[in-house]
Amino acid sequence: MASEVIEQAGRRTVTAISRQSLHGEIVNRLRDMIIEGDLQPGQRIYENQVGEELGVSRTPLREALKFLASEGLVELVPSRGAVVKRFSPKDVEDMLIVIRSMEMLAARLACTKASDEDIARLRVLHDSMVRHYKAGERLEYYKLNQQIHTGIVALADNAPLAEVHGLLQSRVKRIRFIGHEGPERWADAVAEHERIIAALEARDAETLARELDTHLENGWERVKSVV
Amino acid sequence: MASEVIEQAGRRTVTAISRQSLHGEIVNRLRDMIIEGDLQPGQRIYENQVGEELGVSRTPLREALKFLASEGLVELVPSRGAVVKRFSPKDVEDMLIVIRSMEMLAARLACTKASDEDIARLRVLHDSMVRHYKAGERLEYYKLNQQIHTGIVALADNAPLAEVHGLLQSRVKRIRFIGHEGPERWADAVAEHERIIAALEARDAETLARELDTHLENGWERVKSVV
DNA sequence: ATTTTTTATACTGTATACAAAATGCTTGCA
DNA sequence: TGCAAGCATTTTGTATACAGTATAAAAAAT
Repeated sequence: MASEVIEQAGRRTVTAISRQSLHGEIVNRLRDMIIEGDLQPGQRIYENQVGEELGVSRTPLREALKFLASEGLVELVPSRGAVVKRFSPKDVEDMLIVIRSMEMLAARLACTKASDEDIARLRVLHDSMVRHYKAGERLEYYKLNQQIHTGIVALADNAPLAEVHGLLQSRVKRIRFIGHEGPERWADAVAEHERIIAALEARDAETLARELDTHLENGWERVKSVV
Repeated sequence: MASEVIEQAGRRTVTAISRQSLHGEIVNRLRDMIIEGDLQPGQRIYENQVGEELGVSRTPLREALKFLASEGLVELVPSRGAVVKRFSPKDVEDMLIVIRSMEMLAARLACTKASDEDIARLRVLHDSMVRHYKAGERLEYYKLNQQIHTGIVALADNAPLAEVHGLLQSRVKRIRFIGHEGPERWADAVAEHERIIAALEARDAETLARELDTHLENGWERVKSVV
């Protein structure tokens, strides 16, 4: 399970063994470029140009674009190709509502399905996150924060849930990435996380769900202001 | 809003105006073929063969397959092409859990967001469904049933929610389609629907969520036995 | 000066062609 | 008869070429 958490967190596939298809690689490359802002919302993706940049021909690139279109990261305009999808503030807020609901569901499921070892591994991540918080290392904190949330979802042992959660997460990730760590309530967030992990260890589903609810509600207040 | 409900229900795009791209058409064709069982789970999709059947070349077909792969309806095995994805009983149960959770969320949102006219339109669908029930017309009943559930989600006015709900719905649709209307509690289901509509009309979010919860819980018992 | 029409350019959509990989079959041998 | 190795066939993966369409710019007319 541990490896699964990690794999879920760092999206891009490790090229070590991966005999992955070319379009698969391109999908990962483009997704990262979009999330990290190399390709900005509303920007048109010229197949020749981008293909040349990546050193691939148009065919696999187009296949990758179809894949990303289904993921909702790019939009396909007939006869005008692909543009990076732009999300309205309402879109983002709607996504966050759904994400929150899904994490709450995952939390409830995790309370009955997760093994003690699984929970212990999450505790390790949490403690590590707290260390980075105290050291003031924002990027590391941010990454572990993400991993913990994704980890809770993974503990629910529900593949479709993890999938759609990851889908929406990748969309808002771009937003969070841009405005990541604004005028924050950092200490509060850490305290909330502590209560979340505690509730999970106690396998107290209702408390856990409630804590996650308020945590996520609080958490995105600053994000909304950025969008 | 009414047209949106309808559009959501009948998935395939109307070809009347649609200047849709070819791969878009193919996506819809293939999706229908998979849902309706023309292409069976585990079946391999030979690009030449299927392309010839549909009268298109491999390029747009391949693009369509990438799209469907992202939707989770087909699986892409490197160097061995596409196969129709097979779902385990656990997969299906997991999906149903998520669908249930999302419909409950949608119901709560709908109570505050839906206009009286929206709800009235749903009531019309419901009454129509009851008529078909009394007439013993199963297929019509089944379709309206689907439309009502999708309609509730549409009332939540949350595009990402509707999207992921539709995504999972299309996956289990195939299962429901195969075993559609088994050893049923048909009368019970209709009664539950009546209470659901009533709660929505009263804008009683908690009652509505609870009714949906039990309705969906009951509803899939027979489905599980088929899988 | 403004608007309209024409024309050129660039990009997308689709088909075809070629290369690499995998599968299946035949043939040879024990 | 059973098994293995090599060859043929099929199928996928990628690139390129061609056709259609939209956009932009330039020229002509009002």
